Amino acid sequence: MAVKSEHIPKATIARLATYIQVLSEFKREGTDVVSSERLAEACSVNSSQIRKDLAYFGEFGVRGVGYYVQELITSIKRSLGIDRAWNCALVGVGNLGRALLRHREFSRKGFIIRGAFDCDPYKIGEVVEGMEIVCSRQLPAKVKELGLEIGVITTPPERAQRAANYLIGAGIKGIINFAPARIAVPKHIHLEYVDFFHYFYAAAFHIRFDDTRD
Amino acid sequence: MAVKSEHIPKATIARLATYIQVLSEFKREGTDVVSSERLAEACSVNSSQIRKDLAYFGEFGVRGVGYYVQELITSIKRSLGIDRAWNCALVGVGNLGRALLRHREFSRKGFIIRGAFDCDPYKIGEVVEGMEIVCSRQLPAKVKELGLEIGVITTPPERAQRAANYLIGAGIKGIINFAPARIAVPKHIHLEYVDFFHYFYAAAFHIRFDDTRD
DNA sequence: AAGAATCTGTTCCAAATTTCACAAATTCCA
DNA sequence: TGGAATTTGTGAAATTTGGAACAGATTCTT
Repeated sequence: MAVKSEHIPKATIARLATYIQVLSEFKREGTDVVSSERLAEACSVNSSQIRKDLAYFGEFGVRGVGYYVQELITSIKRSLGIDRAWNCALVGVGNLGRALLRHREFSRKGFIIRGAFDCDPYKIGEVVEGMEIVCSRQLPAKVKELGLEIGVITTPPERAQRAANYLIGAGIKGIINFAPARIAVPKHIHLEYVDFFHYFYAAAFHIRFDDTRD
Repeated sequence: MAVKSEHIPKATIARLATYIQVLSEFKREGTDVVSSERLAEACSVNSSQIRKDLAYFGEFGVRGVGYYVQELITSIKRSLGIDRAWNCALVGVGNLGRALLRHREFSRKGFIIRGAFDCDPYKIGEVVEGMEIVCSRQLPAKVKELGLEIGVITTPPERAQRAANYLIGAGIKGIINFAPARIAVPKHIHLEYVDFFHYFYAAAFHIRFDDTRD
């Protein structure tokens, strides 16, 4: 599935994820066809926003009818590149790492954590959720052996850069960094920062702002 | 701390959180003063972006000098409203809920989970991380008693709306929804959705995109 | 079968956001 | 002390994003 346009806004990608979520709900409820208007309402966005977001990737609707729910889900998934499984490496098996390893939703959504790595000798060899923790030095071998493409960093902040270096050296294509630290990567590596405190900060700011106003 | 401007972009709030993170790193390294240029580089943004983001809230720098690191951290925290503690209620003590309850970083960052709620009779009374799980029906009483302001939803998706209703009825001011479901709230309630699969989708999309190009 | 009704895809315009560029303020150094 | 070197804060330009409006395609109705 090719994209029609050169650059696609980050915000569009984020919304597509929301559309999938809501469309899946529609599907469960037994709705077969949905208009951009109805989908827009459920997603709290403008309906032309939806049509425009989809237009980046192709024409998925039928004029006068709307979008076939299942078909649209499939199209969006293909557009995002999540119509197949992605093999992931998790580096740093602390509290957060363990929580992610236990989180069943990952494999359900097609992100399969196939390797758990740590450089702590006390952790190496331990089995978490049926997966043996392996020394980070084995990353190059394992990345090749298992076809790992996405690296997930869940180390303490001070070890995030080293984890990234291991992953990059091992030939990973993208990194999702849960550690609260900025890291440097070559520009051909796709990097995403995950920090849910951002959401708490935003909430605090807006609530506080409400208070200030009156 | 009053804001100088009416509306502040969501993206600015997100970046301020990043600035704090990087500034804290500078502080640990012993750097006392930093220029917008240097901070910008560490955050991978434009330096006037930083100056403009800060200008929404006030004048924190010294011309010809830069910003005093500690002072700027304090100013940003005050601007965001995180210069004080926020009492939180967590609803839904499943895998994710337990992981968050165990996550020490919350109280370190000033978001203190003071109540854990669930409507499963088997869970009620259980103690997690020193906190007793309480029936969701007790939310109104507990919100008043403990001064809870932010609700954190970590239920399965089908119970997210009910959790939200309980929280809203109990007088909470903001909701952070970790459940993969859209929820409806009155507009005076601030609502944030957290879904880290968004980041995985974005990574998948960009990696796949790279592949497509050559 | 033709006209009304519906709903997408897209163009055009407005609003918001980012970046540039420079005046104003401060420090450094001779 | 005065002029060079910095570096912020900000107005204006450039870019990006979002929304309104409408032509084009499809279905419904009589």
